[in-house]
Amino acid sequence: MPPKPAAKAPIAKPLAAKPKGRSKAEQRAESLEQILDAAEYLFSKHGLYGVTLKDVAQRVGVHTSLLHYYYDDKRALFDAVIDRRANVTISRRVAAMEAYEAECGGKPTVEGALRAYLDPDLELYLGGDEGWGNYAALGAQISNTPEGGAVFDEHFDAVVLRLIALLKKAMPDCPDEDLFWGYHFVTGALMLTLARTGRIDRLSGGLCNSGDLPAIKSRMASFMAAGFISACESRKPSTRRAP
Amino acid sequence: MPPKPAAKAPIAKPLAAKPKGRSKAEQRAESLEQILDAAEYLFSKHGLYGVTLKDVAQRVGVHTSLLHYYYDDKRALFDAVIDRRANVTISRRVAAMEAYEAECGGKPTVEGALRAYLDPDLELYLGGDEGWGNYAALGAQISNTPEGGAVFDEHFDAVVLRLIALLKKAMPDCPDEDLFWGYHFVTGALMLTLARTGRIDRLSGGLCNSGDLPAIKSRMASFMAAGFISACESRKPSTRRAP
DNA sequence: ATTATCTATAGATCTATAGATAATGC
DNA sequence: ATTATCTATAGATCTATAGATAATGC
Repeated sequence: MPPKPAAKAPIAKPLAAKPKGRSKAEQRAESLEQILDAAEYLFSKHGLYGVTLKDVAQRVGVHTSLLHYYYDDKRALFDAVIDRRANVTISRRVAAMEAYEAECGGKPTVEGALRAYLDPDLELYLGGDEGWGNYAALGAQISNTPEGGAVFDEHFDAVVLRLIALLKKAMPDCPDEDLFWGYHFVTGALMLTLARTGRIDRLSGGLCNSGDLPAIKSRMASFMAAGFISACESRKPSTRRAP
Repeated sequence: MPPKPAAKAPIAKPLAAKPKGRSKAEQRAESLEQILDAAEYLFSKHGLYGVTLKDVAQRVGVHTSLLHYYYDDKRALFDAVIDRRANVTISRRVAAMEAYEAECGGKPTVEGALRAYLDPDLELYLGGDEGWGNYAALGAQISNTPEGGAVFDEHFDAVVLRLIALLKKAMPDCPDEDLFWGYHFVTGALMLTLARTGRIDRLSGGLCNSGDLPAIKSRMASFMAAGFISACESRKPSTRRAP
């Protein structure tokens, strides 16, 4: 491949003139943050294998070997990118679900449970912070990947199981399989949302916008709640029509 | 990265002993097919950048330069992998939607429209053909990728717009935005399904299975139809509750 | 004295091309 | 004569390491 593929090129402005007057701890923290930001951006665009350490170093404006000083190898850098923000989003969601569970007086609704799970996350990405946006897009990309599933398992299992428990409380008669499949549909939709590929923009002729998280936030929980409820009801006798 | 990352390693048995007695046309066709199969498999596991031409060549049991004989470069090979099967799935879906439109007597239902769109595709992947499975997983991976959106646009736009039109006929009062967002949710769920990452298996403790396409086929269209209908109804006056 | 950063470089790997060889086709 | 496949190799790029240099910390 003689000229580097264009898609891979968006190198960039070194983020800032090297700050000289900082303490070492500050400097370290700042370097790490810049490295993680650059890596997060690039990984979100091209994935683990589509990014080279040199790309990251160039974007930060440092030498490649500095990355090896902080991280053993590329994979460790990648994992650090994931880890950095995972706990933030997880604890926001857990907090929201706990709050909802407390306030619903033992009678959660499906939509309420889904909102507690989805909204804190969507709000995070809706804030317009570029880093969070890149993180979300990276997560979305990983989630549809064979290796990606496992990456998420360690981090997100607990939150998801909490959601499932809440949904079960809202629909005690619903078979567990249907809860899990419903969750599966929700996640798929959420991940495509976070990927913000711009496809829906082109498809709808500009009517909808990939980045319009508020539009999604206002629709998703109720859309999915209706799905859950219908799935649950169709399991009751004599409701099911032939397909 | 001294030892090649394990994930990248599943090279393989050369697919078949080189067949000697074939005509040139047959040999060409067979080589192309083997190359595309191998590339499809590997791309579906590691993505465009995670696969090297040598990996593909080794899997087929030929020399790397043969790939250059057939394809200009790696990207061309990748595109060929996508193209090979795209029209098959597209025309199946178009046919199913046309048939449904004819048989519904001008009164399509939301679920019926979704089934016409989803089922032919799910049946294709549900058949157990390894190649189709890999193709689906590759598509799923691409769909959540920045470059991926565009790859799909050229191929799938027409089918999707046809589905939207059918849905509009089923719900004439539904605002277009909601149709497009609903489609967006459906696709997200479908793509995660086709990715078959095994995440739902681990999450549900084995209760659900990533590869259990029939389970999804029986649930997805009705689940999503309920979502569409609820979204549409909540747009009518005085139905909407506060979130 | 410790830590952050850079220079230089080895070794591996990758893409792509040029040109040879071995089949089939006529 | 044409086409499929292989050998050999150039040139680029990538990861990772060793060791030098330049700051801050005490």
